[in-house]
Amino acid sequence: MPSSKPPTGSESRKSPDAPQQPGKPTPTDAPQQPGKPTPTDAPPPPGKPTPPEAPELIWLRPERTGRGPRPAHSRDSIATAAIGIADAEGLDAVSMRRVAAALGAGTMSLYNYVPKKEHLLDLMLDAVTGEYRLPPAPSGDVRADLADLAHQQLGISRRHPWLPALLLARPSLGPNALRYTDHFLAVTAPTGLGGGARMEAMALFNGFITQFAQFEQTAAAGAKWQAELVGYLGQAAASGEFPHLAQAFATAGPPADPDKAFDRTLDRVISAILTPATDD
Amino acid sequence: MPSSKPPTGSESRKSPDAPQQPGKPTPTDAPQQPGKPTPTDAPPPPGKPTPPEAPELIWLRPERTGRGPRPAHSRDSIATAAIGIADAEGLDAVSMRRVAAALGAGTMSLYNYVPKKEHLLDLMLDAVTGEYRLPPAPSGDVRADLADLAHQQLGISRRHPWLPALLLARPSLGPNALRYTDHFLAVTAPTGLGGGARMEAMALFNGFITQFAQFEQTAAAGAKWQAELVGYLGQAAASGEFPHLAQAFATAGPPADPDKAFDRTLDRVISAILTPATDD
DNA sequence: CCTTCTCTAGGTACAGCGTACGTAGAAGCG
DNA sequence: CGCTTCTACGTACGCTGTACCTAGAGAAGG
Repeated sequence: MPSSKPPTGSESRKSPDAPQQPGKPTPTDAPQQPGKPTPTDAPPPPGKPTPPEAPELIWLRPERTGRGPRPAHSRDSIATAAIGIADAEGLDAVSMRRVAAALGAGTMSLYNYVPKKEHLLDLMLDAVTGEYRLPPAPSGDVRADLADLAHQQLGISRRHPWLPALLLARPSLGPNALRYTDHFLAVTAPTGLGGGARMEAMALFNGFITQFAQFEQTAAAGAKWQAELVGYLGQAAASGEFPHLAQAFATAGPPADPDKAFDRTLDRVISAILTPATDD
Repeated sequence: MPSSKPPTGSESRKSPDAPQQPGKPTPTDAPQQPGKPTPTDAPPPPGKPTPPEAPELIWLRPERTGRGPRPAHSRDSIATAAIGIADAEGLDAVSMRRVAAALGAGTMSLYNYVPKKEHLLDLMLDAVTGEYRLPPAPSGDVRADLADLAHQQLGISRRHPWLPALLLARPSLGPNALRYTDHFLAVTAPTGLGGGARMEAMALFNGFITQFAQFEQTAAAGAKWQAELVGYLGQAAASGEFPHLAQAFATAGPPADPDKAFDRTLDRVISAILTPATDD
């Protein structure tokens, strides 16, 4: 569920040290030593006992280094535990202590797997992104394929109410997100848009869906809040200070079916994506 | 600047006093856009005392009740202090203690003005929303008016880097947001769309801009992170597992000017809004 | 085999957070 | 003048993320 654009603006420059994982790559990336296309790293000084700085991106850290006792937990099981807590009690209930306890581990042991809490959230994000059922190849009907993706995302977001908030807070780029991205690019290949444009389209597409789901969640969260809101808006409308708001209120029909509203706007978004660029 | 959702660093939703949300299995019930969902409660008529339960919405609480000693601070000064801290040191630096200290007040005194920290954030949100320069009436050129609003929002978001995260975290509906909403409705009146449809359009419009600004912020936040990301993506592309991603990478030109990218997608969004409904 | 070194598990501790609660006094209303 | 209601503020509690430390498990090198 990546909500990112290609990196814009400032380009990468010096990186004092970007330690390359010495042995096995993570199970999700290919057994491959970066030959030429990685401009980001300096060669690790040979013979140095410990690389002083680990990568910030958790996906660049190997899950297992092969030395010492074997870990009692896996990234998968950790993510599953955290997701269970979040599903049941909300994102706020996901604390390091809580997750560690759910795993039957000491609090600080968790830090052997997850250097910061942020990374725990990354694991959760990528785990649920794995819930997509991606067809092996695009069907040929771009609109249908996109609508399917959208409905899957909405479904996942409803299953995990904490998801939208997390997606909006930080870009996710785990292995499953890469898989999703690749599929999206495949689906939109027939549009004739370039790679960068399709990445932007993906950001727009996912952003809309995520925000819709997020709004659903906040609306569902508090009945009292909602009731007060209606009163407040009505009061504002009645004040005469906001004539167009008042008129929109008066014009508004019965509360629309959220699914209908979703499909309606989704249609607009897909159209916006499929429209050939005005200038590129 | 109404839009929808948790803060970076330590984000959250769900409050302790409302531990009841749709459990885990069926959170599918979902209301929708500010229409008219549940008439549970009415706005307090003027003159009604509020001893038993204060409204959750801070805008429904009177700033001053006229009794007792006069407050030493105003909502405005509090919001200004908090915004100053957030601008200088980020949203995480905005704590009740910190804001109170900036005001020269005791920590707990702040709670006389702001019943919960959430409400402090509401005050901040509405204060910056007041930075819009709204013309007295639409110009008649819908596209131009919308583009102006979009660029103003982008400018405000760049001035206050914490804004997008907050905007995405919670809907804001303070007085300034109402003013903005009314203006947006006025601008889009010539489209012939109904009130509800224009509200949806506003959500889409603001959502896109907010997410764009948010992405800019996260990208600008960490150079190291960005460098690692490029390396990671390149590695993924080179792995052969993500052919379309690799191809998009190969096709991608130089990093695009963010302003250009913004205008390009904004154009698409505006077109999506202005397109008459396909079916309704 | 033993040694050595790296890794893991876990405990303790700290600074900071939001905020419940209680007390003291100021200011408007009768 | 009370009476009531408000403001100001200190103390304290439970919680957070996580820095740092101690043991001990187990593979690698001799």
